Amino acid sequence: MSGRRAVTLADVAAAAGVSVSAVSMALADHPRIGTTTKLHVQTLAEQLGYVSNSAARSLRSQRSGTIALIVPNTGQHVFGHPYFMQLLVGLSEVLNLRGASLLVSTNPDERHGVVAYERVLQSKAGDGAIVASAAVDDVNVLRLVDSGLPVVLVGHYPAIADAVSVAVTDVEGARTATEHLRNVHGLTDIAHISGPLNHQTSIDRLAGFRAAMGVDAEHAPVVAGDFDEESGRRATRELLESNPGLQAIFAANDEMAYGALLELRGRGVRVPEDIALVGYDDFGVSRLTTPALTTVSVPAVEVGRRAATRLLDLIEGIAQHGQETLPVTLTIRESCGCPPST
Amino acid sequence: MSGRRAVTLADVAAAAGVSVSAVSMALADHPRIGTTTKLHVQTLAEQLGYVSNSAARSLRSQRSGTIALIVPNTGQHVFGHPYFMQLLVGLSEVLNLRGASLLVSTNPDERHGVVAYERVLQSKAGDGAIVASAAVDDVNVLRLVDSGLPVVLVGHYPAIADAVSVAVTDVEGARTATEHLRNVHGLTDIAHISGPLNHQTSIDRLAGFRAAMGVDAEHAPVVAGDFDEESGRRATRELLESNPGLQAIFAANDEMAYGALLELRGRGVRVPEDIALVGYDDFGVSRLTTPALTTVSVPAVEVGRRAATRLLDLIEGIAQHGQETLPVTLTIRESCGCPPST
DNA sequence: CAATGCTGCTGAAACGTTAGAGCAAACCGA
DNA sequence: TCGGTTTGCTCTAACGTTTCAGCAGCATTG
Repeated sequence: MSGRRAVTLADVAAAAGVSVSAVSMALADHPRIGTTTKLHVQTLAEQLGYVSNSAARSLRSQRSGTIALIVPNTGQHVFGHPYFMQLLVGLSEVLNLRGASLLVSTNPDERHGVVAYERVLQSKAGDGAIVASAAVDDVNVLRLVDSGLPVVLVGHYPAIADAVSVAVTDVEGARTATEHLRNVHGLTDIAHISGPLNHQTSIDRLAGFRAAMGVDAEHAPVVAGDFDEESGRRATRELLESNPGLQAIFAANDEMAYGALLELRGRGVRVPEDIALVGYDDFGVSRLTTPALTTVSVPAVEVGRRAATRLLDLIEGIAQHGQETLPVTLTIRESCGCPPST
Repeated sequence: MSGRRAVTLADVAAAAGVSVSAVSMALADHPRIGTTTKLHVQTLAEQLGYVSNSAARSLRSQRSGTIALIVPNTGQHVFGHPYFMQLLVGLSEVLNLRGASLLVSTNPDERHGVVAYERVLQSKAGDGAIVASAAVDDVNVLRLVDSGLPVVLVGHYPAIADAVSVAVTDVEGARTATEHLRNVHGLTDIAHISGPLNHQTSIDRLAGFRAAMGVDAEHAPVVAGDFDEESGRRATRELLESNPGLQAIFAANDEMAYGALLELRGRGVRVPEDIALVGYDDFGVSRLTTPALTTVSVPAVEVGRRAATRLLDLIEGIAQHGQETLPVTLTIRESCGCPPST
């Protein structure tokens, strides 16, 4: 078996005693090929183990059948986040269903002034791209969208308002979470640990927090982290030192909330009795901490599904209109001060 | 900018006033092209934004520059596991470094008797493949290896002993973990929640457990789960009901350990005072549970790196010899009964 | 039975690239 | 001045596929 040359259309054609084009058309179920020949060719192709060469097919048809998932950040930073896994689950589900492949492109390496992921599209290795978690000021994203190639953005980019994007209601989610702390638990001194503020998600969650804080917003302490656990820990240290009366912390994602939890626990501060804590994302393990983390559940799998669906539709020429926003929901557990649910 | 036709070698050639082949050779830095022409062509190509068409290049060079990551299980099942993400981090790191792309193939859909991921290689969409987490009895894996195409397996497959693979010392890891419970904490009634026993990882971890249990191995209760949290919960219920004297549970991965923790907590059983708990994998959040989970740390990122490296070497014709095994380490936290580290 | 229309195939061209053979011009030592 | 080498490019073919015009042969029509 080993080392055998791949079987091509020509091989099948020779075996069937017809022309190469006849074989191609027979396999494509072309109406102008006789039923007998068609059947004969098809069984023969299967017997010989014919598989069409994807490079040749792409070259001829100007279509690769592949879409690129573009992750501008460096591998470690983004794959590490569970958010990404969920996105992948949703993406691959739809792509499998519709017979497309997934090319993962993480390399931000710039060459000849063109970032790697722009090259992916220009080289026609992918028919379109899904861009995950780029900074709002990433000029390459803007260029990619402007290039007219099929692109779907995950998250909103106000600077590219007309781009096709799929996001979640981050402002509302953050507001709801903060309001829960204020209205249900009657807390007033609430701090926010935000994500990196060049990401729209961070901006929106901060905006939601501020909206909920109303007139107190200008005094409410905000420290920026970078979505990593360690930064949550650092931010918490900072907050505790400069805000003695602090009653609650709302972190822009769960990992930073874990960091906060660890830091608070390390200092003997009880959660939620002394300080209440709320996170954001709800990927997997927020249930398992003690206390279980109250957080905002983000439907990342569904975001992935929608992004893939819209991109494939776009590629097929079905026009897509602007932004799509999926709702998030507040998931109440114990870290906010609510009683444990059975 | 939108809708512009892609610029090809011919365009650059026309602009430079030389032949297409001259342009091709100039861009490839061929020695037989004059320095002046070379420079001229290169600047011109950059100006025009030339990017070589990957389909044409693949077709001509019989090389796609892409490797496939094959995940026989269905998307949800496998992407969900953090193990997979770590693997991806390691893979993409090496691939980026060496200028290769990553094609993710999850669809196990069988068509014409050839599974989708075998088609990926036969269609030359990928130059080689990394197979992650297939069942030991998956005949397709065997066929893939037998086909002579470059394949690296993640994990060992005793049935295909001569295949190139990268795995971890699961038997030793499980034995060390179990011995810790026995020797350090003096526990005797220890149960194991195994993974699905058609996966070598599960088999090895069970073997390690049995080895550590010595003569008690035959009485030691073992319940098989499927690596999911819920199955850990179910297994724990089962174990508690039929083993009143149970002192410890060793779960074959962390997620099942979480399930065990949840179940024990729900029943008011204290961990580790009443029942000690040890997991396996150590991906991310085991630190955050209460008590923090004692577990076996698996260097999954490094496994990814090694697998990618070996596959690329294999593709370049550098022979690879059999199995490579990376060491795991026991990470002691609190759930086994050890005191919390500061 | 000539004109027309199907049916079922073949042949050629094209997709964009690369590699090797070929060929002129320049250069060299003798 | 001449064989021979070197330099710098062009030409051609090939990778495997798809598509479309073309063309027989046969059936249908008036």
